[in-house]
Amino acid sequence: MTDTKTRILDTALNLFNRSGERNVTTNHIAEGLGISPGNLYYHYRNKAAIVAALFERYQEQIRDLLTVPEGPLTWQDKMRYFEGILESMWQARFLHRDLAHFLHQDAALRRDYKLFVQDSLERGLLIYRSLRDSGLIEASDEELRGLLVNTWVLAASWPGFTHGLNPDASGDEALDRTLLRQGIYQIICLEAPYLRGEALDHLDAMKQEFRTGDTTMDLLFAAAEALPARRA
Amino acid sequence: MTDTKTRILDTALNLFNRSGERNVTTNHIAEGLGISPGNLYYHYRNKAAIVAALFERYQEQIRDLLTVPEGPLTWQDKMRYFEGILESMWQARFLHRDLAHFLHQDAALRRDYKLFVQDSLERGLLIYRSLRDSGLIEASDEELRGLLVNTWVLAASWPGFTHGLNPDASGDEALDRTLLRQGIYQIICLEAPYLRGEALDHLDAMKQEFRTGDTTMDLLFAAAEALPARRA
DNA sequence: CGATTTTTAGAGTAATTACTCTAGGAGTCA
DNA sequence: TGACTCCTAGAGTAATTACTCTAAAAATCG
Repeated sequence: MTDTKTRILDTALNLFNRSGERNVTTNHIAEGLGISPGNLYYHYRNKAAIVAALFERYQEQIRDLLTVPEGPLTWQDKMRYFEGILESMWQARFLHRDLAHFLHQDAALRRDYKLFVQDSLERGLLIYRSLRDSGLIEASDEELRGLLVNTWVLAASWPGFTHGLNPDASGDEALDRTLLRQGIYQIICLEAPYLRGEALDHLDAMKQEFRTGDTTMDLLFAAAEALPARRA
Repeated sequence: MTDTKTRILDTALNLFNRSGERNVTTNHIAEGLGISPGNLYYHYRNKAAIVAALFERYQEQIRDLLTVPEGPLTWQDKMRYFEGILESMWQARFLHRDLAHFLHQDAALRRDYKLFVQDSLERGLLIYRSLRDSGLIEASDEELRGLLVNTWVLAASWPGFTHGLNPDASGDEALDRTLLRQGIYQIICLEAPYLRGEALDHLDAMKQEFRTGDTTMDLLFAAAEALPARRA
């Protein structure tokens, strides 16, 4: 059995993601893993400390993901970046959901977060440049910066966006995966115009792989498409 | 003097945007416009009703904005859409900030919101198609759908994203405008690859107009760019 | 084993806050 | 003027919830 301290984090993360940090009390967390509230406060001095620890964990994951390897990058590398980042952001989706509030409350977190975003975008730029050097992408530095910011914001917001439309989905692992894959599809759309070479050759296949026909997109555009169809 | 009911909404909106709905009590709102808590509850039966009313207002704004006019669209029309939508979303930024929570709490709101997003994207698609008919954009329907969803998510998330990085900005009207303009710049980046004809001719000018040199972007990439520069 | 430290339990508290209730002012219409 | 409705005040309440405190169990170590 892992130690209580990390078990608290795991339970809290699950509950936060499912119900939102605001709706999860410290008593819920304690109850959730069968310990007393007092015990919980022995390990974390307050609720904010739990959030901060989860934030730390998340930051490390992203940082690790965004390291640039030595040699030239392949289009498979690129896909791995997307999947990894969106996956991490998905796992910590409660964070982005209530990020504004956390930053509002905690000055230290605010500073850390700013540095974190800066660092991440910096690393992202290096990766994109490396992809450009490999001939997989064609874009000016300015275009890369714009693309990068959009990718970041999209990835960070996607969990919240889909969860808003499918609020009952949480807990349904299968549907969760589907929505996540749809997010990767949207990121692919984002950079599709800049792809070249092998990356371009595989674009259609990648789109195919990550577009999930029967969920978000169809759901979103159901009204628009269904009406003319029914008329026929 | 406008009636109390709308003054409550205006005050609540301001406070919500500045501090987040979670941190604004009904007493704060009452105090904010110099009425008693009892009076506030005479006009709105609870806090959620205030949020719902603000949501209603916001929905109407967006719906009005996203109507497709008769004739062919110009690239100026397109810019007006962007500015209008981002402006509306900016004004109601507290909504998107805490959207997940509101949807979690209120089933009716959940249903309304889903329909609202569907309707908005449907309207957006019609607009994009109209722009394509005018020869200002070249893209398949599938590409348009992907672009549209990305635009929507970006516009909805941008206020929260920038506010997270500049939490002290709220209230500073000038900085607010700057961040908002930067959001429009990001949206321009999003669709830049699909522009044709006149829209393409004006792309650089538009980028120039909305890129604000000394804030977000530079801030975000300061670390990446400044280091090599200093070394020289 | 005995001593000391770490971990746990769980009852309890203080503060916050959404909301209620009663009573009174202010307009309106006969 | 009087009756009636709309609007407002503000003290008060009930419920929630983050957090505390004491004491006991469990682990560690000499």
